[in-house]
Amino acid sequence: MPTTTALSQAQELCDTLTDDADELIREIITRLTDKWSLWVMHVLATTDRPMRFSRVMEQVEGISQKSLTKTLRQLERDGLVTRKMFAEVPPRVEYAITPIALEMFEHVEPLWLWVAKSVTLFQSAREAFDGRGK
Amino acid sequence: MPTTTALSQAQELCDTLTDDADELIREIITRLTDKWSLWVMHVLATTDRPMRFSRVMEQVEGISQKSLTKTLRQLERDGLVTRKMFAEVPPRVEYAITPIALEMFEHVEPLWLWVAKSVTLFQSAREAFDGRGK
DNA sequence: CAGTATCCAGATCGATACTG
DNA sequence: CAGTATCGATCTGGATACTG
Repeated sequence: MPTTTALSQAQELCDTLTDDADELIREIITRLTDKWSLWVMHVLATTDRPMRFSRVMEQVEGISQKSLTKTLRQLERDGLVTRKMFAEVPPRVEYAITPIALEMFEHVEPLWLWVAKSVTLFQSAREAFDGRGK
Repeated sequence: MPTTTALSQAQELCDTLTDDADELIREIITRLTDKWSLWVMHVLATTDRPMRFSRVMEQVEGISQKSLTKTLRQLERDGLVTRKMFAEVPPRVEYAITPIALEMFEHVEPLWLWVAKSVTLFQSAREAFDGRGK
């Protein structure tokens, strides 16, 4: 196959990866589409300073405590946010975005922007399909 | 807020979107991370000619008939693959990738490549986290 | 061949209640 | 304040059997 398409690059890199790495890549990419991760990161990124659990919860409208905890743990585990606990009463915990997360954002945005720009195309595709009586 | 970060572009575009469009964008992006969609598209893209249902099923190792049907229907609905039925016995149905899907790939790949290149970073983040006894 | 129909297991996520 | 524990509804996807 000629190496003219964007597919070929991925193809080559893909072959060098272990199964573990492959699964981790999937999980990282999945963070971009599960219900809250991107929103939580966005809040932390735009605020751009450490935020308490309850502040994040206010900004991410509709999230439950349980889901916020889980989301933050996942993001922390993957190095996308940091968690700092203070030995105070009442307890204070601060979350912050990491450089690697910001770098990831730089690569997510072009894709997201393209989809957003192309949204009318997708809308008419759906109308055509649904209109065919499926 | 200054418009110096990549975040600001998305911010502006986001404000112009209807809720419907917003949801559709989410769904399109979600296709990138559900279990089979990207793999199915990849098979159709690299083969680069119409493929029968059973050929796709062979190439996408481990997928069930039900999941393949569902995946193809979703992709068809969003205009990412085409479906052509032939009035023959036994029935023949051919699927093909669309230009818009190929265009989407061009925007997905940079992100995917970045994650793949950064995978060792994510791996050590996890080791550090898991090693802390969480 | 290319599905559809049915059943089922596991994961996700919200609501609620409780705790150091 | 920042969680954990528990329950239940919903969704996803696999296995299997059946059909035009």
